[in-house]
Amino acid sequence: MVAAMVTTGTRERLVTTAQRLFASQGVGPTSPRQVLEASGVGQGSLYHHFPTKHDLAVAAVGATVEQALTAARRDLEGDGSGDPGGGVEALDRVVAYVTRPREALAGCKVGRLTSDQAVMDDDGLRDVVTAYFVRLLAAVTATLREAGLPADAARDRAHAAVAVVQGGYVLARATGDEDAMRAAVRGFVALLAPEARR
Amino acid sequence: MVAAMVTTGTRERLVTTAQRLFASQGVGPTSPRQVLEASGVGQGSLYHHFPTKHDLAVAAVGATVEQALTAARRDLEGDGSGDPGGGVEALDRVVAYVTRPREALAGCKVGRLTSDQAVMDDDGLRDVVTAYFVRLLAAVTATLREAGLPADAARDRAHAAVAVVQGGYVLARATGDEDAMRAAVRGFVALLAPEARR
DNA sequence: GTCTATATGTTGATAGAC
DNA sequence: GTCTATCAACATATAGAC
Repeated sequence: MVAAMVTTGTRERLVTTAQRLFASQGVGPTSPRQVLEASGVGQGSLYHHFPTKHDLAVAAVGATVEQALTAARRDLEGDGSGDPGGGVEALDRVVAYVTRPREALAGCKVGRLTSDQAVMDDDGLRDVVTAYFVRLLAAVTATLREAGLPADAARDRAHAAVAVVQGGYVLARATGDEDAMRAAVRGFVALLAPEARR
Repeated sequence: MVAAMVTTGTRERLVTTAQRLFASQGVGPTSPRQVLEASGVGQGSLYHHFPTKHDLAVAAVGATVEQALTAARRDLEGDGSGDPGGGVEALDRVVAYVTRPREALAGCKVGRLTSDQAVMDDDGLRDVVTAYFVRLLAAVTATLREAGLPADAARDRAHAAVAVVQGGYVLARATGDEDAMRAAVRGFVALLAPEARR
């Protein structure tokens, strides 16, 4: 337990470098060679820590998913006062989630992977992506239930909220205009919470 | 003009085969070799009609975009009666567009290309994708204006509508559940047109 | 744990005969 | 217009010394 954290420097550099390259160009188009060159480690070193590209991808995509989920939960769980109504209203927390500033032109680090054949053809990687969206949808649905919506409506609107964000990324990248995402989110929020206090 | 249509058999087979392969696995991961083998033509034949992969991709993606835009306009332009209010109400045509049955698990043939590095790194291909979404958003915006919305609201809600469809594809692929798209669309339509006649 | 050298397949494209 | 043969570069590793 004590010694377990000592020798992870190279491994962590490989993972964070892979996360960055995967985010900018996808998993399929990123070669192990690119990762090791950008990390400044040798070939044998990469293959020592990650025998296959799959192993490296699971580590990097897993880390990215955890970070994204943590950020979403920060928005959705409010101030953690544990006092119902004491923090930000539930509906406003969903609005906070969908309106959070995003690097729209870069695309969603996780959502983009659903179009990455190297990811979708790999059972282990696809499961990581699936788990992210299942958990994210569950968190948004729970917050909308807290806001007083019945189960079916909460589920459908949670799907719509997450879809607007994902589609906003697509529109921003397609048009080369990061305001396209903001327009999509504005259009949705105007319908979901016309009185949103912001 | 008369002779121009005679010798296009092989070329068209290459284009439709490329469209199919691009739709199922993306442009980047599809090799010219795969296209010619699936088409049943020889190597020299492909490179005679399309000197580079770029040329083939422009032809195939261009054809896919035209087909997708035609389908969207069929939904959005109503019955073509030219009689304002004589056909389907404008708002219901937008509802018809977002609710049209889609192969959610396959992903959007055009939207998926925004995550395809081979497309986004190629100026000519990216322009084709950009033009598709610009024209689609314009068509949805125009229909919402027709429904009586002011310009800003029409623009924002059009972005939201297209984003929900694109995000619906992402959710369906990510979760492996084609009902995820239907849930997103239901959630959006319930807000956009609570009284939607369907 | 890290290094250099090497292996094997695939990619996008070209050459030149028919 | 179509064919077979070939190519240089790159992808994903593997081998084995240090």
